[in-house]
Amino acid sequence: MVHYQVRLDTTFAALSDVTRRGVLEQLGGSDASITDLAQRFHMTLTGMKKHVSILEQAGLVTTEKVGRVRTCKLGQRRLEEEAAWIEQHRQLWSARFDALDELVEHLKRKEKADAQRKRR
Amino acid sequence: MVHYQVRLDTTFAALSDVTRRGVLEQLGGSDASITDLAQRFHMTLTGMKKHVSILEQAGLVTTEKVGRVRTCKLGQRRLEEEAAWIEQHRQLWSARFDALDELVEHLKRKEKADAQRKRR
DNA sequence: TCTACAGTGAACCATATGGTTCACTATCAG
DNA sequence: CTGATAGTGAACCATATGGTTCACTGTAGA
Repeated sequence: MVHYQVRLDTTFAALSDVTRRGVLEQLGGSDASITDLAQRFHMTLTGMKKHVSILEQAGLVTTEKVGRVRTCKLGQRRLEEEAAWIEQHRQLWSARFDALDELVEHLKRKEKADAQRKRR
Repeated sequence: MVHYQVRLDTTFAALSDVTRRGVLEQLGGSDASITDLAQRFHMTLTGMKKHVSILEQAGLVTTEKVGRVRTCKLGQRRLEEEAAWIEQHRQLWSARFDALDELVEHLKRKEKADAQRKRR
């Protein structure tokens, strides 16, 4: 899938900002308005609105405006794809490093054997 | 930790580019030179060098130059922190949505009961 | 030694990002 | 109706990003 890659792009990009990760943590505790978030992160309303839009774009947050206040909550996307990507690569990493470990172990054993052979 | 946040910043930023994720997958298969990678991703040497530097900066890749060729391999960092962050928030997500599910279930039951009461 | 090759660094470019201010709309409370 | 409040959008700004070209260094091979 092509879109899959675009999705990872936008999500990881969304997560690469401290403020936005902070907003997610905040929303994990309770829903909040733009004003709430703007205050908590010492930022203008406009600035926070942008961050929220980016999170919304990435599907990590959903918002609903009732009256004049827009309430933000955690979105439906639960980072499955991202977790999957990272997990997959952690396994790759591990596999490669395990192979390296084995090689090292093998060399150690060989070295030991050689040393013993030499001693005889 | 303050540095912890900076680290997440740089790692997620590193992962937010298709090319760089591609390089990681590539290196998961086998080590490669800058030239190899540049060719595979249709890019100039200079361009690829930049990507590799970013990945190296994030600790996801290590490189060693022997002779005139610089060989790139997967780095020591295995995305533990990032996986942890995501997992933590997936749990948060889940907790909140589970609570929502329960609420919905509760309302459903209540509705059903009300309907029955009315029918009598 | 001569030539080709791998990488590097500086300069440059277009576009994206993270933030602001300012002017505006819409809603709430009295 | 009026004033304060919440959000929005356009314009602007500085800096970062992803890429290029070009000139350069260092190494490998014939």
